[in-house]
Amino acid sequence: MKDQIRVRFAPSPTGFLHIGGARTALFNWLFAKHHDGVFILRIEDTDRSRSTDDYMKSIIEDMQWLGLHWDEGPYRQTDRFEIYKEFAKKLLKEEKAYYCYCSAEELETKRQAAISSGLPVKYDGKCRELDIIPEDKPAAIRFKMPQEGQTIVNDLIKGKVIFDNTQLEDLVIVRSDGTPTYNFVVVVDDIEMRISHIIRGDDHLNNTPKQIHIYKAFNSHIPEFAHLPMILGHDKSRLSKRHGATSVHAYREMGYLPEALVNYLVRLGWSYGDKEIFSKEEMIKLFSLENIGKSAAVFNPDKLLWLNSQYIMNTDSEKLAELILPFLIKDNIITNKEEVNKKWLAKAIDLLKERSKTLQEMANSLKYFISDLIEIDPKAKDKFLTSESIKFLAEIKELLLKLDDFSSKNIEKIFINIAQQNNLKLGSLAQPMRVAITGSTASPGIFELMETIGKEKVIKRLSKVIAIK
RNA sequence: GGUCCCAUCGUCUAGAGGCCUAGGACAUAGCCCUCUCAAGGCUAAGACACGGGUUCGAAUCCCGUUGGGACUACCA
Repeated sequence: MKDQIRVRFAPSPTGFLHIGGARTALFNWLFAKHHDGVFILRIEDTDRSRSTDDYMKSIIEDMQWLGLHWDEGPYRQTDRFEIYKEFAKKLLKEEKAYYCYCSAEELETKRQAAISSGLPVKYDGKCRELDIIPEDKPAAIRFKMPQEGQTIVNDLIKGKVIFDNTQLEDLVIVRSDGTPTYNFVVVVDDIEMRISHIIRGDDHLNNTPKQIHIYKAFNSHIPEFAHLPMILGHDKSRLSKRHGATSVHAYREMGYLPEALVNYLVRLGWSYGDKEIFSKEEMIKLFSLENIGKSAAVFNPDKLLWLNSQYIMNTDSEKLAELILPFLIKDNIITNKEEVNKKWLAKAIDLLKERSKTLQEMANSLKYFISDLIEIDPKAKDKFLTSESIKFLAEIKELLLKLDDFSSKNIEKIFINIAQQNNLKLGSLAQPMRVAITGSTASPGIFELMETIGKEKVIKRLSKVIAIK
């Protein structure tokens, strides 16, 4: 029987869940699901000065929002310091690691000297074979890297990558304050958690040979590696805040659906022929590491926006009605969830979902369905609310008042009749009406819109416009 | 600087030596549909970074150049 697939996503809680991190999480999740494996969430918070509980909570929340549910964890590295201590002790005992008494200043001076003379920047191994141990000096623990030979990484995405061991330096595994460092704890945790495949960003490719030697020092089985290409900003530099919104959280707030974001992310670096839209089930079924490209991808917000509009169009209006509520409340269109009838809201959303690219945009349009405070765009008013058109609006209003069945069909009949009687195009009646009841020149079809907004509100808004003149 | 990775339309990508006159998607432009805005349909424009090999034949294999990126911490 094949060994079970066990993968992990290991974010550090020093910020919101990043787009790049979300994709790494997604690929791990897909790989686990595809192989009936286990997906583990591990919080890498060994940098205590930069990690916060709030960020940890937000990352967990965003993972759940994306639907990337983990089977184990979340583990926190700060809960596991005793384990790391044991592992470090073992290394010390076997002389695979040693105490280093060099001070930060000393190290920094040497580094600067190396840089200015164009030499490779690397720890010189001063404390490796120390005869006299300095007293009362804080000591870090360094790992003894081999200084000859090569280390080969057979990466599942990048292929065979060869590193010269002369490039490797004796890295610090435990700081002088006793806390362990990244390259050490990842390995310990991946050993302890029996991780079979490490799928992570290719910014870690250079760390891999170092980590392989730590595995070897523990005589541990070395997992498979798969290094994902990076996600870049429009200028091809590493995606960061200055490229605009880069956190999952931000997209959530802007009214993106998690399914759309996940779909966008899966196509960044991965593809399946010409297919663009994937349900979660399809992704799981179709996903494989072999179809991941090697080159970095530029993040394209336009395509994400398009996908979001596609997902909005194809989501049930009842479900959208549920999702839109927080936006309506946030924008003071309603004050609580009970204020608006869900059935009616879904009907309004039926008209809006083909023309809204985000939930936020939809909420903006919903304003003229719900609120009685219609702000009329001055330009639209000048163009369409002329004394001539208002005369017709008044005429239509009278006919509408007599309508018992305020249906789009009946409303349309009224418009067509008046247009014919006056030899007008439908547009010359529809546009003024649109401006009168929505305040703008763009909206869903006017008849359906009027039906949905309802007789009472329509008459009220019409009267107001007619009264201005 | 050193080490490593990468290179097809503006962007995401298809392409595993002949199916390539290089396909799809987003964005862009035009047309159709139409009460506006969308949606939808049709069409257009748009790429194998460059130079050498290998081969009867190369976007695909090899080498070099150039360009981009990552790492180079007692950050992760």
